[in-house]
Amino acid sequence: MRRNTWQREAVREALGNNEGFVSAQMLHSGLREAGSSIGLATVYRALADLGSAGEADSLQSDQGEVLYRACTPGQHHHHLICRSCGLTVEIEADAVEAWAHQVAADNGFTQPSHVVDVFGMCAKCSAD
Amino acid sequence: MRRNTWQREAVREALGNNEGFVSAQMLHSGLREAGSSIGLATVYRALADLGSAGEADSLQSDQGEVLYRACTPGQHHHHLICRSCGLTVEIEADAVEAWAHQVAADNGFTQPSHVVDVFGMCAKCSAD
DNA sequence: CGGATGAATGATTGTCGTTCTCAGTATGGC
DNA sequence: GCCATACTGAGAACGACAATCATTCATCCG
Repeated sequence: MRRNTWQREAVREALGNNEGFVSAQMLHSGLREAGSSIGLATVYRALADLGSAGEADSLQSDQGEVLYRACTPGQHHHHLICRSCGLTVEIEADAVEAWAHQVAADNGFTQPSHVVDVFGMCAKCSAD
Repeated sequence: MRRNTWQREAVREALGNNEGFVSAQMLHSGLREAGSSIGLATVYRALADLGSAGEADSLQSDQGEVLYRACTPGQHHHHLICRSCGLTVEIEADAVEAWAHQVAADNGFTQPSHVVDVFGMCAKCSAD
């Protein structure tokens, strides 16, 4: 039986308030500074749940830590991410989807999935 | 001054003998079982060197560990990877390169880079 | 060749992100 | 309200990787 706890809701809300990808630890310390007594393990659990429920996207940073971001559920999309500030734009890529399927099929691969993310410096960070 | 040691060569060779992506730890235990006395730290250092020299590609597994694979140096390419056995095919994707640059430019992003990898089940593993 | 030099090695320790443990808490059904 | 039990949270454990540092040995140079 799935229960509704204020902790889960707090994580969901904190994630939604964020423009870009954030780490579990950043979310946790943010919530703590806001006066919450939420535990780190709970943040990890909530994020994993949100991820598997399709309510959050995740990716791994260069340093190997997992970053999360709220996303529009049920819709497949990719991301354009600022290396400097983390600003993220959701992008559609039907052409890339088709290409990935084609490449997989051409090489005899089935059940294709793909990882497609574009990194760069956003307009604001480029100006600095 | 860069030195040539048998350890570095052993890592390079072990990497070349492998069809797919392998972790530093897998390489290390494989070399150890083959009778080498190479240290784990040295394997990590050698792999990092090969990576920055463009002689090896790396990617992060779902579990967060970094996997390495020998590649044709100096050529930008992506990978089609079997989720089951790790078999890897290098793929070219000029169209995707162009698309990534276009998407970045459309959103005001500069210095674009991208992560594009396709996962699936290879023909052999699909048959099992 | 042979000694000097300092880059490379490797056993160990440290770091850091994440997961696990387990006793205590509090949610939802009754 | 009461109970079963899913959830929580502090801390320990874990795993991948980086750093440390005494030792080793490639390379240089006479």
